[in-house]
Amino acid sequence: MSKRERNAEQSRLDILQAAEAEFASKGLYGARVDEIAALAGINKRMIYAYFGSKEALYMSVLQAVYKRMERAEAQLVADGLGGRDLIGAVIDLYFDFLAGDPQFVSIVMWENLNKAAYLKALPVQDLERPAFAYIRDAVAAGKALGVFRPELDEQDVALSLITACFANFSNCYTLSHLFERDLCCAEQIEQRKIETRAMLLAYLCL
Amino acid sequence: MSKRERNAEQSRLDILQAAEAEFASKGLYGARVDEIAALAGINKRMIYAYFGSKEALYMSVLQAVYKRMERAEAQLVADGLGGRDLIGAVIDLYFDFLAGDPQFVSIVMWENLNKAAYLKALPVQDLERPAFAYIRDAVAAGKALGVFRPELDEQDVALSLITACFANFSNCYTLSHLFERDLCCAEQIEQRKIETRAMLLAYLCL
Amino acid sequence: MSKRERNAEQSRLDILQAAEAEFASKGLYGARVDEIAALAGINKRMIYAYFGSKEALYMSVLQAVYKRMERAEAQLVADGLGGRDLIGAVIDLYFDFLAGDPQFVSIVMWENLNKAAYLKALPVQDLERPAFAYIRDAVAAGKALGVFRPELDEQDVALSLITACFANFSNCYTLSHLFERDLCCAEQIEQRKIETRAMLLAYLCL
Amino acid sequence: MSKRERNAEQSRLDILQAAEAEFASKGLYGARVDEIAALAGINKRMIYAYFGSKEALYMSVLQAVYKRMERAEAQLVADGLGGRDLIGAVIDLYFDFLAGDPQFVSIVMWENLNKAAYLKALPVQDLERPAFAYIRDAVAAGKALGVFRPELDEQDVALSLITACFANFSNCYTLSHLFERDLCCAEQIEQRKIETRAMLLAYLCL
DNA sequence: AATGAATGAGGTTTCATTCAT
DNA sequence: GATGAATGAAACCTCATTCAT
Repeated sequence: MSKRERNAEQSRLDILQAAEAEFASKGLYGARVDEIAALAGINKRMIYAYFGSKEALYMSVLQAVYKRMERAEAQLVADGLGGRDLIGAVIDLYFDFLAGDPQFVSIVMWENLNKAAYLKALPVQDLERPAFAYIRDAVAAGKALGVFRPELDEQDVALSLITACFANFSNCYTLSHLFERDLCCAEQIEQRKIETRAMLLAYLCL
Repeated sequence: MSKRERNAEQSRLDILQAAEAEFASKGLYGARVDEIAALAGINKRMIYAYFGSKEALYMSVLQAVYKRMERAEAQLVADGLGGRDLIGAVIDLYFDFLAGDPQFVSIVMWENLNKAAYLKALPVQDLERPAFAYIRDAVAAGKALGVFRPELDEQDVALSLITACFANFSNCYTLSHLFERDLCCAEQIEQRKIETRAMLLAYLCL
Repeated sequence: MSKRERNAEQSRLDILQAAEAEFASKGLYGARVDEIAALAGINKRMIYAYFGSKEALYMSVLQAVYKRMERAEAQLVADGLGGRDLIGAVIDLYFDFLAGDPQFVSIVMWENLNKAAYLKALPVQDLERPAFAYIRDAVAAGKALGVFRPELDEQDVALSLITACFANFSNCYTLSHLFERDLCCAEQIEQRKIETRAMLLAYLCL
Repeated sequence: MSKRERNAEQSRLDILQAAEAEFASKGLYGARVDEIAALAGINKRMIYAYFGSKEALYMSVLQAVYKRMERAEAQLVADGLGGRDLIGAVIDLYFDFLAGDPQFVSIVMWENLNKAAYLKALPVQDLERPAFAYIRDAVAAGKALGVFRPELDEQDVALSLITACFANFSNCYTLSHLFERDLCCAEQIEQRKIETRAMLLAYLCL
């Protein structure tokens, strides 16, 4: 192969990107270092120079992937919504984010299958999930305003919301087969978003 | 190793059981045939004699795992419930089944990461999911009785129900870390069951 | 599988026949004991009961195969020919035998690739090749009669004769490819027989 | 093992050479990749890096082996002989080549036992056998000059020549045993060469 | 910084052979 | 005599990682 430009930063990014694709589709065990190097168009040796090991590279990918979710959630702040609107916005955000970033979904699943072992090893400040705080605030505000049911627990709501969104993406392949219908396509996802919003609001509101 | 009893049926079952544990925790790629043989207390060669290959063994496990879900769902028939009660019973069933069978959860997740490639290759008659039909009937009956909202689509309801249950188990490790709290323990699961039942019924009922 | 008739002699023969086919097509290393058992329609264990080991079975096959050649050559005695006629008859015999018994050809080739190691280990009385003696006598007689060239050495003639016949069968596959023409078919073999007879007699006769 | 020189070309050649020896003596099935690696003094992994698989390595060996024959035959061109002299030269060439290259003989035999399956898969331009053309020309020229018998078919002659030479080498082990005499030694080969030349010319000439 | 060659441990699979019935 | 289950050694091949340039 012809020589690469000497550009450490670009090389690092190329490796990360290739690794994310490989880890998302095959997991930590199934991913091949050779494949990542080939995908990145880089010499395999560089992966070790930059990241040290396959596991360390996986952790860098994990961090980058959660960072994207964090950045998406950060937009909620800017919008300045509250109550029903914020809840609706969070659902839209999650559906749109997960639909647009299937590698996030895959890697979170791998990580759950690993019992979150690598996530736990990440430095903690790298994992802020601002939406959690916003959801809690929104529920508290909704209850204060008499819009939401007063007996709601904020954390329960956050969990209901996240889980109700996530499984639509994480399980779409097996469910598509069992329902004999493509549940991964854009129209179905849109339909699921509408239903999920209705379900969550029915659950929250008086 | 000491000699094994000569019992083909038992050997087959031992292999299947060991393989399920290994596949559930490490996936198809991560699982090691040597490890499965050791776990089953059997000579590795027998795995090939009985199942042909690691992939074929994985498919047998997949089938056995879904069979358990099928058998669990079959109990709904016996109960003869309808409307709200049936929906509540389905949620209880799913929570209890998933809580009691974490290997089912893991293997379904691996299979989704495989884009259901092996599930699709299974003979179709081996995958009846009777609950789907019961959910549909229950929704139709509830609508006819004026208990459920008339605009509900039966399949949407089934999907909402399944996804709302499943992600509580599939994602409990990463969520536990992010929420800094153990969400996989029995009490939390019980709490999630209650909330999920409330959410679903709020969504379904007039 | 249903139980076999209890018939030791028949079982032995079935095994020998299956083994010969397997060894002829794949050689000692390539042949599989399982395959031989399946071909013979017999339990693998019987091969060990009757023959002791794969190598011993191969030697039994080797012996059986050379026995066929011996029996074919024995017919020359009965015919009572001499001189030119005997030489012609030997060539016909070899061509017809080799054409009709490709497994003999293959096994002799495997054995040469083994540097005749197993042949050497066979008990010597099992390998009479009467034709050699007849060829020698025929050459001596032909010389005495003034039909054959007097300087001929009997053993040279025997070797010329055997080699000139054999390679037409042993090498027909590679030669067919290199000559871009099927040299293994009956017509070609017949043509080679005619040419070989002409060549040998041109060489022998004054 | 001590570290090897970093020299890809040399490593490739070492592997090829070791593989040829191993394949010649044991065939494709009997040859062991570990043995080849040990013989080549190289890490087994490199065999797969350079050749991809045992079968592919065998094909490379096959090609290299036939290349040697091709190069030997190419010398005939340079000599510029014709008629009887060319035929004599071809016989000498074949005897000398086959005597000096027993691995060629073995590998051609293995390949015949494979029914030339791998030879057929080789790219066709890698298998020029110039001697065939020269033999044909020599026969035609000899007939035109009235030295050779006019009814001769060029291809028949080429086949008679090749087969008459080859079997002296391919079958020397079994024949040595049956004739109770070492037919593989240099003197015997020389004697066979003389006889074969005499036989071929007796057959060709008026 | 970047490369291609090289390595050793370990992966799945296959095989001849033996045991228990 | 006949069977099917069981075994351990070894086969081919792959992988993450390191070395020399």
